[in-house]
Amino acid sequence: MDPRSIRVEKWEKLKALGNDPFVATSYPVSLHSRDIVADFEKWEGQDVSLAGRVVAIRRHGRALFLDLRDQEGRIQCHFREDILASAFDLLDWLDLGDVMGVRGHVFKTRRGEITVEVQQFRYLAKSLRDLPDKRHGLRDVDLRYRYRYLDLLSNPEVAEVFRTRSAILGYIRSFLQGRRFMEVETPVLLPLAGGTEAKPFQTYHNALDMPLYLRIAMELHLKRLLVGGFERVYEIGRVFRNEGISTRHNPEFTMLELYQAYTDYHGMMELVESLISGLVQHLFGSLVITYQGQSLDFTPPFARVDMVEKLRSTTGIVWQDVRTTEDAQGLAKALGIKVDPKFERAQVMDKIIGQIIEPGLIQPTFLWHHPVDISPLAKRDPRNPLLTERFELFAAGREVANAFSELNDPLDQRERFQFQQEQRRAGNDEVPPLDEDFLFALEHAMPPTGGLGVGIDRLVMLLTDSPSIRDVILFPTMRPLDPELSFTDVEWNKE
RNA sequence: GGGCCAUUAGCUCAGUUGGUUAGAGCAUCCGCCUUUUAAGCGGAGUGUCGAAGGUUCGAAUCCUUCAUGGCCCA
Repeated sequence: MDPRSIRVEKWEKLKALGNDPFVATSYPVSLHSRDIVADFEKWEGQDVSLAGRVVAIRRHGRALFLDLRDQEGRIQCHFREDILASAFDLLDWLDLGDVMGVRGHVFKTRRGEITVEVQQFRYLAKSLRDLPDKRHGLRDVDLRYRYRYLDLLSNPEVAEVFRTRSAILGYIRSFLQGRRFMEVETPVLLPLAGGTEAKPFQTYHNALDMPLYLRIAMELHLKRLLVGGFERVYEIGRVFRNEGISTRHNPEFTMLELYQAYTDYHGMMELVESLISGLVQHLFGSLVITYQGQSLDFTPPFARVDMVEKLRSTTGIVWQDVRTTEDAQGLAKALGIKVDPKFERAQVMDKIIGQIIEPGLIQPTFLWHHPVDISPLAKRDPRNPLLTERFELFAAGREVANAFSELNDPLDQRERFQFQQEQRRAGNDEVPPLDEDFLFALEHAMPPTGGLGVGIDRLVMLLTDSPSIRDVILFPTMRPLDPELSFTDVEWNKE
């Protein structure tokens, strides 16, 4: 008989004895295992009530030990036939993985283990499946992502990563609330996906009989709110980019975007420096952390590196001298960087910077003053209108944040969009169409504003020492195992 | 999209130059055991070797294609 049938049979036995695990609707839990372990003196001899999953069983004839795992810990429970009388026989139908509620008093065994001497217990749910190996946990990465609940159950360090993720989001929200930011939600489904350059996902709305796109950024809607008079807004939300999957890319990921009126990129620099250093201090009690063997020091102020100057000192390339796409492609070739031949000048230069400069920015560093042609939404630097008031924060060679003084000149913005449209017409499908509705909003005057975007997943990777973005996303995008579930027709849900 | 690698029992993994009946630990099943804890002792069964073809007297092992995943590159 297969293991599942054996367990179903045990369930039937429990039902026949009037102890169907699945009829329980609640259990009076008085505390968690962690509370008892943290303060044994307080709880010794006390009557406690706990619930959790059975993760180990040690049978001793007319007695039995089991380990009960609850949210943040585990505790041993002891069952004796002379205490439990006929109820002890119900343990014949106990399996690893069952959920159980126990009530009894706290004591320490001869070997010093804090234990609950169970007086009463109740089955609260029966597992019909074997749990992963109790020593090694679930190792197969494919299975870990597909059956994340098993990963969480059997690999405690995985659960810890997601607790840290939650703590990070909690800290960010409270930090921003402290600075009088207001949390808002803007649409995910849009007739036009803009605010950055990326291929969007397309879907279809039946009642409106029109295609809709999933957002690739929140920027253009949040700025509309600045026109509407909200001075400090932020959104933490999912964005979607129809691109490849890698250790640093998941098709859906979480961004923080915030906008603050009457400040500029210097204000954003102060804010992000304070936010991230405060967060690191809060999580680790120190400003120095280790990421994949590298020591990172988040003591402010972070280093500032001028992008154009850095490019010149590292490669000898003078940005202003690179005038044509041919020039740029030639430089990329000379540097041994493979670039899509369809890329035009600014994209090629962006790629060169991404390959040559960014990986070297290990310690937290602001790379700033990006050229205007790779920054279509950023305000020009008044001292040099070919550059912008923009910065990106890097750590461990990865982009953590991107910020700028927001362009609020509606005519300049229109020109930048129109410049982008030339690339779009030339076949670059990552460039969004011109957003006339956004320009209409800007023409009603948006105050001078500083804006900041933070990739939450990459930040969580840094702060949990995770090498892959899939390690910080509970259910990363996977191909379904059942081919019936993979749709090849993008219009599958169109009536 | 390209290169390399992985896929064997419910889980974690061995499996030699192709050789007879594919193994171990945990888990499971039966028996014993009232302070154990990787509990212990005695006994038992684990299986479409990722899928489909092919080479061969003989394939988990060699070849081809496919599937899923990982790492690196684009």
